[in-house]
Amino acid sequence: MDVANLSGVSKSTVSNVIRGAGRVSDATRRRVLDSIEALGYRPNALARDLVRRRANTVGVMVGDLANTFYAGLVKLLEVEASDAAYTTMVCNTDGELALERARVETLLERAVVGVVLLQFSGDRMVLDALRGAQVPAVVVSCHDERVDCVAVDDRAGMSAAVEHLYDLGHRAIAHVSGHLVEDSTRAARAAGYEAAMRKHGLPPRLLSADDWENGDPGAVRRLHELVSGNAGLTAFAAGNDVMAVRLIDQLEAGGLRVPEDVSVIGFDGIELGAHSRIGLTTISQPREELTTRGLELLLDRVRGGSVAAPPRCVTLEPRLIVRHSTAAPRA
Amino acid sequence: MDVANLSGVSKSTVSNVIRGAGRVSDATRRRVLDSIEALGYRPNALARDLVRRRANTVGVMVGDLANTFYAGLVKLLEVEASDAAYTTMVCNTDGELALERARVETLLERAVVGVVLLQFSGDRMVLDALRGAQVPAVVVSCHDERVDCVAVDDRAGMSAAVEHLYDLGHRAIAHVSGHLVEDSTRAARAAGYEAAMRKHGLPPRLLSADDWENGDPGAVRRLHELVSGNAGLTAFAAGNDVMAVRLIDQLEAGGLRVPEDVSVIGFDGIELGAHSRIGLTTISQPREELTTRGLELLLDRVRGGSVAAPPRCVTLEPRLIVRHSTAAPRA
DNA sequence: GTCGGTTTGTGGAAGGTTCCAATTTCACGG
DNA sequence: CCGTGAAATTGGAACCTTCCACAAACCGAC
Repeated sequence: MDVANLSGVSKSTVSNVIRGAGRVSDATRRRVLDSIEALGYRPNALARDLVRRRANTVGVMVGDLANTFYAGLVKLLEVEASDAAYTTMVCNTDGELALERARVETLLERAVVGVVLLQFSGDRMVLDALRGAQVPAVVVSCHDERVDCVAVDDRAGMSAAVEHLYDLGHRAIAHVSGHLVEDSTRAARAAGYEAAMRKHGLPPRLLSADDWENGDPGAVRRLHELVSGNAGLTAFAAGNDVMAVRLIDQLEAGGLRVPEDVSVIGFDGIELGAHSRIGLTTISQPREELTTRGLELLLDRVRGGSVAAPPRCVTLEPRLIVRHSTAAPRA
Repeated sequence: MDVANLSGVSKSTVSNVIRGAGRVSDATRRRVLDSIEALGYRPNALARDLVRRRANTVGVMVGDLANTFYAGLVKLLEVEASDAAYTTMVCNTDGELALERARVETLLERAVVGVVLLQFSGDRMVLDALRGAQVPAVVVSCHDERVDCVAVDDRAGMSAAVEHLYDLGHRAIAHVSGHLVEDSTRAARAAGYEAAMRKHGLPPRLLSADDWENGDPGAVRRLHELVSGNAGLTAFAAGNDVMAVRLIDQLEAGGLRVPEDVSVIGFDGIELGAHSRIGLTTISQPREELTTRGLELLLDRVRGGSVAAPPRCVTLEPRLIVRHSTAAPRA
């Protein structure tokens, strides 16, 4: 080590100075610091991590980083993690199981201290790999009893969405979900929808957004027929805001008006939903709390080394925000 | 190494099998593979990277990951990088110089092979650090003659935006920029705006979006007065789509209609702009080409080791997309 | 001076790979 | 059988830290 030579001390002392550990006299410290400066020396994190057998990195797996809700979460995670002196490794899985597994392997090879799972598929192999490597994980914004998780009560949230529509007078309400990312959130929301519908003795109707989002004109036509045809749908409870916003686009492109002809409610509370042109009624999730608590749970285990302790789940309350994409159905 | 013992070979052979390098007989290979499987062995990337003196990671620095345009770029980069067998380390700088410098240091300590700079401030120290460490960098979606870069011609793009407004009949056109992230893009767009205004002998008028975006009611009032008062502004050329969309929100919240009372044009071409409710006229950037070419330039240097070769700049053509946020001014 | 005790500094093993030169094994022609 | 060259395998140094037990230096007090 050149720094050691230049300042005439051993590499151990240099290490002590850099780590701020051990006792080093002020004179020596300054000398070493000067040499570091003069040589433009930069510590090698790879070597440090190798001997420590863990990188100061937390992995973040996300289904679709282009979904603004998750991009927001990732940003918060990155910022909060680096406040806690961890770097972040972001992996996009595109909702594909194979990719998810592969990426977790990559993260594990890189010896991350922990992994945040966003839009987690719930795959057992992923969880097993993590557990096997003694790497703690936290699922954020999905529920999963097998690991730490912090999420909104998706089921209740979606039920509340349906109740909101019901209260407005809607009876023919469809649920719209996509299949790009199949996480537990998706299922929970669908379940919340079905439960609420059943409670009121209404027939559930599940639609897939993929049909029309791929720009298939036939699908778009079918969508419109659901509203103007016999089905007589008067409201849609979308699985998330991004889908809701696109749905409004599709509906209006076909001449239907929201909320005059048909109501749409979303889920997540993306910023854009508040735009006056959109005015999306939605079930909003507390983003910052989600990430803060999530990272808290994760780092707790990282520091305590208590990987094996039973999972703790934090459930947050989603909040109905009524804007102007929902209204009473036409008489 | 346990795998070596179990399969009765040396660790070198195990290494050869894993790397797919050197010549290994089929029988041995199978034996080693079986042991790996049986032991659930996972190679240690830290050790590998240490001896190779480089991690198979590309760093990505972004000013604001919550800006959907950049989130989209980051996603594309992540996907393309991992197709090329690189992992990605994403750093959010919040447009703060100190953070930018600190993060570049972090990336360098982790021995990334290269860095993609999104919304780069242009800071000399960052560039010097990179060069000093022999780590290639590419600036994407900003121009910078000191490094490889691929970007749209922001200046020309913004001039085209002004021309579009001018052709519609607008004369009192303001440019709106934010200050959260001060990259070269921001300056180039402002310059393009000013050049176009000057060309037509019109007085430039520069506004900062920060004023009203912070929810300062006074600022919002002043914004409205610019339109309805003496200034008589009839159009805004926003520095980017996100600002444009928010601007529309602010204007309409105050009772002005877009485009009837005032026109707004954006820049970037975010997906949302295409929404029928928004219909943002904009100067669109080819996102995928930006990232693909950018990564190409970067990996080219990584593989060739030609860090010192003169910088190459790729300039792409932005494209005017006319939707319905711009129209002729009221007579 | 010498002796404890504290503070400061050090030597070297360990961490898990890669990579290369060197060695062993193998197959085959003579 | 031997010799030969190619193919397969191996040993060990190197990568750059951390960390710990230990050594040295220093400081009063006796």
